[in-house]
This record gives sequence, C-alpha cells and structure tokens, in this order.
Amino acid sequence: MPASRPLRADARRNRDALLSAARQAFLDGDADTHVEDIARSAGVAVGTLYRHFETREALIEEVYRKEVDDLCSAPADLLDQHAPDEALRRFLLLLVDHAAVGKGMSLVLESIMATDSPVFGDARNRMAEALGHLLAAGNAAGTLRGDVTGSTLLRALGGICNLRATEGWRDEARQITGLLLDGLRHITPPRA
Amino acid sequence: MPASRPLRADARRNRDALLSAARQAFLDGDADTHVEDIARSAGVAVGTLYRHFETREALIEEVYRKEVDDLCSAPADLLDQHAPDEALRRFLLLLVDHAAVGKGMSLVLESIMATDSPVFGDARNRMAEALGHLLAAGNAAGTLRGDVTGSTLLRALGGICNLRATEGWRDEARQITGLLLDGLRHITPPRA
DNA sequence: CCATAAGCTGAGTCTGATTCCGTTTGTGTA
DNA sequence: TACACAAACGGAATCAGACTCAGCTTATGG
Repeated sequence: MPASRPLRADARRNRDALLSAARQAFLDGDADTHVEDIARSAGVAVGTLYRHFETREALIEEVYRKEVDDLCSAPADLLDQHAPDEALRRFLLLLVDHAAVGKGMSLVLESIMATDSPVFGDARNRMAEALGHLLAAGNAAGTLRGDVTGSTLLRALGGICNLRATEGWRDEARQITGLLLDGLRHITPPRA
Repeated sequence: MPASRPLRADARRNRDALLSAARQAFLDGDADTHVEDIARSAGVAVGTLYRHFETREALIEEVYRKEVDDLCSAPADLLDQHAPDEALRRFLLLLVDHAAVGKGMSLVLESIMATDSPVFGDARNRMAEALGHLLAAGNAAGTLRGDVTGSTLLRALGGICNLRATEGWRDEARQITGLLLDGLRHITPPRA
C-alpha cells in the first residue's frame, strides 16, 4: 500500500506546490484560508487539491506532520542529556516554541490535543506516547508522580495552544507549563 | 438602551421557547444542532430566531449565560465556608461538574476559555475575575502562589473541557485540576 | 509516435447560516 | 369595540464554503 506507484512528475509538482502554498498561508496567520485560495495560489484548481488530499483537514495535517514529528522525536534526546524532570520541562518549552511557529501550528496542536478528530489521531497518539516516555522516566527516577498518563498530560496542555493571538501569550504559556510541572513534581498523591 | 420597551407578549414567548429548545438540544448532546432545527422545535421560523439573536453563537451564549453566572457567583460562598485553597479546589470540581452538564456546556466553556471570540468576552472576564478572587485569597493566606492570575488559570483550564466524548473523561478532568492545584500550592517560584 | 492511464479543470452540488420583505398580529387609543 | 400601526413573524432566497464529477489534457512506457 505505501508506494503504489511513484506519482507522475506533474502530479508530484502540484502536490508540493499545494503543500507549500498551504504552509505559507497558515504561517502567514490565516488559519482558515479557503481551499479555493490555497489551490489558486498553488496554481491549480480545487479538483486537483482534492485529488491529493481527502479533505481540507487532511491537507492541514500533512502540512504539520513534519512539525509534529520533530516534536515527537525530541524526548529521546532530551532524556539522554538531562534528568527526566528537566527533560520534561524542556520538552514543554519546546512545545510552546512550536506553537509559536504560527497560528496554524497552534491550531493544529490544539486539534491534536483537544479534539477526537480521527484525522489527528495518529499525531495525538505519538504525542501522548512521547509525553508518556518522559513521565515514566521521571517516575522511575522518583522525581515525578506516577499517576498521570501521557494522554492526560496532553489534554492538560490543550489550553496553552489557545493562547495564540493573546497579548503576552508566550509568557503565559510558559507559566502554565511551569504550573503543570510543579504539579507533576508533587509526588504525594492527593488521595487514594 | 436596556429596557427599550418590554417585548410584546408573543415575542417574549417565542424567545423563551427558542432558548429552551436550544438548551434542550445542547444538553441532549448535539452541540451543533442546526438553527433550523432549533427554530422548528421551538415552533417558529428561522427568521424569528434571527430576530431575537444576532447569530447562532449569540443564542448559544445566551443559553449558557445563566450557567456561567452560577459558576461565577460560587467563589464568594466557597470562600465564606472554606480555606482559600480548599475553596479553589471545590470551585474547580464545580467547573468539571458544570462541564458535565452536557457536551454543549463544555463546548461553551471551551469557547469561553479558549478563544478570543468577543461573543464570550464578557463571560470570560467574569470567570477570570472569579478565579482571581480565589487565587488572591489563597495568596493572602499564604497557601497559594501569587504569580498566577485568574486569566492565566482560566487558560490553563481550557484543556479540561476538550475531554468531552472521551472515555472516562471525568476522572481525567479531575486529575488535571488536581495537577494544577498542586502546582498552585507550590509556593516557591521555580526561578526568578 | 501512440495508446492510455494518470491528472487536471471548474462548473455544479450540498449543507448550513443569514437576510429580506410581504404578511400577520398584539396593543394602545378613541 | 374598532382602528392604526409598529412589532413580530414566516420562509423563500441568498450567500458562503467545502466537496464532487464528467469530460478534457498530457505524461510516459513501449
């Protein structure tokens, strides 16, 4: 199923053009650019866009897949170089910075964290897993509580991505991650 | 501008019918019920709906205004009867329960917390203020850190409302509020 | 150079929200 | 009680945007 047949040259070109037109539009801040506009600025018709991407959302997901991949691969390195809770701290800051890439990215992260949209299911799972690694390591080291799963933490982080477009959101986001982190370091479980 | 003229009797009746039809629909779990359906089940035409509510969102806001009001009036009582951090804990649980009222409510809370939509600006401010009271009281009592504003906490809570429709979301939501609470009790600021 | 499958186009469909205007109906007044 | 008329109402029409599809175009393997 993977490489069914290596896309005709012009098709590949159009696909790339669409992807980069979409990326451009999203980074420019307009997260709800119309499909028509994306198609037009890629120099193709909507039909072509839909030939390559199931839906508008699928296109968005593709645009940010790389971003998400980067994020998900980070924990391994961080754990190599830092104590688990410090690694987690850095990961969360990384997350904030990624959200900073543009409104589009934060929108996507939001979708990943917040919704149950199957489109982002894959990304969501990988993110939850990444966080799970960090938490598990921290728990093994005795510095992080063990009753919180990666998935739960992911949900908890959902709020920080909504900060986009708010004055001083970046500091606020950092403060929130700090808050959560302190909560995670609070070993004694509140109650059985 | 307030009481421009006390609405004609039939108008008032229709308005109420619309509101309760909408509330019913939302509580039933379908947060994106179509305006047509709401109008129909209230026994009026869409035109009438729009005569009473600027937009679909405005209707939703109105439906939940009462809910939000209840929530916002709670801190005063809670502070009367409990220590500040306990009051905060209870308030957060209250929030979770309200989110439980129905998917609709959690959707609205989400909009309140997450977006900058002017429609919910009023509700957002009141919620932030409510949280601010609790935090300030806790800080005065020396049990809660003082570097987090109500608005920031509101943002941080944004994630819990996205849990709707997730298996076991309620426990997860409680866990997250617990996490934040523990973070808030962590007096020593992480770093200057 | 050809056959043909892969691609492309863009007008048209569909789903929903929102508008607009002709008709109906409460209600204050004579 | 009857009238006048602003307030309300109904609902077809309009708009907005995502998505589809029938017919045309063009790489590309032979």
